[in-house]
Formats: sequence, C-alpha cells, structure tokens
Amino acid sequence: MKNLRIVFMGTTHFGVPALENLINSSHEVLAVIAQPDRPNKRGKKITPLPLKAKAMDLGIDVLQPENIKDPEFVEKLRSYKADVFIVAAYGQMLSEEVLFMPASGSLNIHGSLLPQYRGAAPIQRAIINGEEKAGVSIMQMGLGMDTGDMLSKAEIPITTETTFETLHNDLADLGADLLMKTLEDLLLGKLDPVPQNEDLATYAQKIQKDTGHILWDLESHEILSLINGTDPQPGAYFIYENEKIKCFMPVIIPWFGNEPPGTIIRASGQEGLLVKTGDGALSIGEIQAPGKKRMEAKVYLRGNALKIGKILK
RNA sequence: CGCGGGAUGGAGCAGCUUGGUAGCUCGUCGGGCUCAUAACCCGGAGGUCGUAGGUUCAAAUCCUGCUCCCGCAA
Repeated sequence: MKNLRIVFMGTTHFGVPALENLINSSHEVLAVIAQPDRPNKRGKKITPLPLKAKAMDLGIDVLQPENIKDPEFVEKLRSYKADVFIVAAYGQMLSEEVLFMPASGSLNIHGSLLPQYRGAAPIQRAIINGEEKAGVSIMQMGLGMDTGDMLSKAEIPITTETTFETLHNDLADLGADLLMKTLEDLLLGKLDPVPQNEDLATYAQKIQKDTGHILWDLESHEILSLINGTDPQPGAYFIYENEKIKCFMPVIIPWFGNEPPGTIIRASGQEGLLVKTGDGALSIGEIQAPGKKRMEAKVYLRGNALKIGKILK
C-alpha cells in the first residue's frame, strides 16, 4: 500500500486517537500543528495541550504558530510537501491557501452528523438538544465553517447515560477508525464526495458560562440532557444560598407531587438528592460545590445539608 | 506572580476567631431487638489533624515556607 505524507492539525484530546492510528499505519506523519500553549491555567501551572503532548511522546515535530496564515509559516508548511492535511479540533480557521495546498486538500474530522451541528460545540449541543444519535463526519474542507463535501460518516446512539465526556471519547475513537478507511478509499480513488445539503444545516453554538444553569420548570428529560451534555465541562448547576452547585449523573424518577419545580423533595445521606422538575422529578447522582471535589450526592449530604422543601433556582 | 476555597480515623464535614479533653453524619466490626430489614438500640476498633520549621509551659487552633486538590476568571 502506498503511503500518504500527512501533516496533522489538532489541539485537543479529540484528535489523539486519529493521530495514534496514523502513526501505527503505513502513512507518514510529517508534523503536528497545534495551537500555541495558552499561558497559565490556574495560578501558575501550564497544562500541556493534549495533542501536542501525544505528538511529542511519539517523537513527531510539533509546530505552534500564533497565526497559521503567517506567510513565513505557510512556507514552512509547504516545505513538508504533504499529500493531505488532516484537521481535528485544531481551533484556527485555515486560509484558502493552506486549505488547498496539498494535492488532496485538507480533510476534517468533525464531531457531528453534518450538515447538522456545524461549528464550535457539536457534541455538547447534540446531547443538550436531546438528539437520539450523534456521529462523526469526515469532509473535504471548503471555505466556509464546516461546509466541505462529505466523504464519510459514522453514527452512535445517545442514551440517558451518554455524557459529553463519554460521547466525545467514543466519537474520537470512531472518527479515528473512520479516518483510516477514508484515507484508504482516497488512495484507491474510491472517494465519493457528496455536497452538504445547505437547507438542513444547523449550527452548534459555543457553550457559554450560563448555558448550564438549570431551569427546573423544564421537563425531566430536558434537564437530564442539559446535565449530561455539559458533563464534565462546564457542568450544569443550580444556585443554593448563593453557591453554584453542579449536578451530574441524573436519573429520571416518576413523581406526581404538586410541589413547584425546583423543590428539593429528598436530600439525605441515604436517599441522595431528588428535585422536582416540570413534569416529575430528577435524582441527582453526583454534585460538586465550589471549591469541593465532585462526589456522590449522598456522600456530599453526609457532611453538608440541603434543606428539603427549598426551591432551587 | 489573575481572584478565591480547601487538606482533621475508610468517606463527607465540625472544631481554628477567643491555644489546653478529637466532635458529628456515614461506613466498618461485635452484640441486641425483630418473621425480617438498608430500620431501631447498645458497645468496640480506627486519627503522626497534608508537609517542614517557628512562637509557646502547651498548637488541629497563632506565624512562615512547601506540596497537592478544587471553584471562578481567562
């Protein structure tokens, strides 16, 4: 099998499985392009970017241009004489010049079933919106945001236990395998690019800080989706005595009481936390208070009290 | 040097302001009650109070350095 000369662009965990697959294949990864290191996390520490760390472990050159359109960098990129660029959650828009530099152009691994959920937070939004399935798409990158012709896609179901974290990891793995097949087809000339149907396009808005604020008068399944779609980051929360309490691992519980939505129905070290919603109740499996670790709700309630009957906002 | 919270038996917390007896909820072990129980009652084991130093007759508690964890802001 003929090899492809590849330059990989990515920054987060999302691209790691794909990079690993490429390394273990007959293809040649010439370099990895990642976002520049972002100064400081909390206090002083600098957490290395996941994909960069992986690439360095594997002994691959890592380049981190401040701006990928920088002419000097573009020349550097050209010097690799790559056959194709692979982009997975890189974080910078590519210019036309870069996009079409390799003979086979640039391929993007995107965490949604395009043309739905183009943009910044496709995985979170798919869960939050209560979709029944999610997926990854590989496309030939075009000029617009996630607009290129589709080359392949794969699906995965979303359940009541699917969180952003689990789905993200599953999709990263799925995308990695899909990438290998797609590259194989590319070499065999079997690719069949299909333009996206613009009429069906939707956009996944970036997750804001208050996206996770739970509105208890929504229905249980809607709140469950919000909690799961923001788990672990940034987390869905309610306000209790001016403190943000984050909620994780929700379970829908049938409940026919007529308390106002947001009422704490149960809160004990034995029964855990149960809150009234618009159409029933939601058991919160894990919670996290400011400055505290995430823990089982019943464990938290052994040392901290939440008043039964109080209405959460 | 971005702001802030925290480290106390196995888990979650209180105690620190006003130094001097190790507390609470739970778990665990043993016993009891019960048709029975995750319920209830009785009893036990288990803690160098993150770490290094300082002040003091005496430090979980006051002072300083360090390590680690977490929330916010980016």
